[in-house]
Amino acid sequence: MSYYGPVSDARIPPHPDPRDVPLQQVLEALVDPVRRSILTQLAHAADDVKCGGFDLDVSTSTATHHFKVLREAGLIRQYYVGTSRMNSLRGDEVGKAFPGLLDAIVAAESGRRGQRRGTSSATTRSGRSAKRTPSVA
Amino acid sequence: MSYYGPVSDARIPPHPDPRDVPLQQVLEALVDPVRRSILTQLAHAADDVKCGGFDLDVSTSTATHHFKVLREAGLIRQYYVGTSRMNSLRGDEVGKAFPGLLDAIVAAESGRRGQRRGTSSATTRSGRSAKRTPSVA
DNA sequence: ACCATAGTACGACACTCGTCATAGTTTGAG
DNA sequence: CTCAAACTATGACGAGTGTCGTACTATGGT
Repeated sequence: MSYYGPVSDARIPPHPDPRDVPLQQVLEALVDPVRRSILTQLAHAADDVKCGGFDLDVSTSTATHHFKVLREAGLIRQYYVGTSRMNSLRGDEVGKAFPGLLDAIVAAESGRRGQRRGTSSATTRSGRSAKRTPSVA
Repeated sequence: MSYYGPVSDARIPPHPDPRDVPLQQVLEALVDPVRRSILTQLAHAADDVKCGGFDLDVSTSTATHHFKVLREAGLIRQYYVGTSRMNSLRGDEVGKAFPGLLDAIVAAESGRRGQRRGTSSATTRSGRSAKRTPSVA
């Protein structure tokens, strides 16, 4: 199977096989803009990226939550390097379980050749709850 | 552009061009199991299907809501024939706006070649709110 | 005309989920 | 040993949405 980082780390929760993850769960993971941002950044990165290395507009704890959702959906693999948690896209494995799905998402996210009007990439449509900038405090 | 049914019907709300629909909105439409069921049934049907012709486990009013979401996401086209509202999959147009996306979903929904264990197709994972069988009344 | 058929619209309700703040844990360096 | 860095876990809160029932509208047939 060949792992990347340390073969076994007590801090690392188990990673499911993407083929065992229901489509429903994968789509629920993909529907959040922040999580899709993580995936596309990962897809475009040359190397694996540590949790703190992403450009995300949410707090650290929220980011942790999103990483967990992605990991449990079988979309990313995580392993520790020192105190940093590294993330890698499980592109190949996901591709075998859901052919074309992840590619289509990533391509649509960063490209939109079919698009007509704005290429603004302002994907922040609803996002469930905004709560952005809670009027100071 | 060649329409299918009656060229103009006051009862029919406007259909957006799939290329103008944000990816976010499309994914929000695709994440619901009932809506995906509509799409796959439509993908496998030989002809267009009327709203009442689908096998769905929700009430009529709820189904109406789902059809609306799909239409506004540019995924289906609706037109009246008598009192029946017909539905057709906008496969080609969606394919141009989001290459491979719809195909991947439909394929994963009805097939799962990559799958290992259960082919149970019990896609009903969370579904947001169940409320099924409200303990009588 | 009258009524059945086929859907839509509206309002209410419950439940899920994204968000943050705070506290806790583990590793690595000094 | 102590402290900083990097995350994770928990609890609370608010917003969005899937669900239903009921009321309403519009064809089509008798």
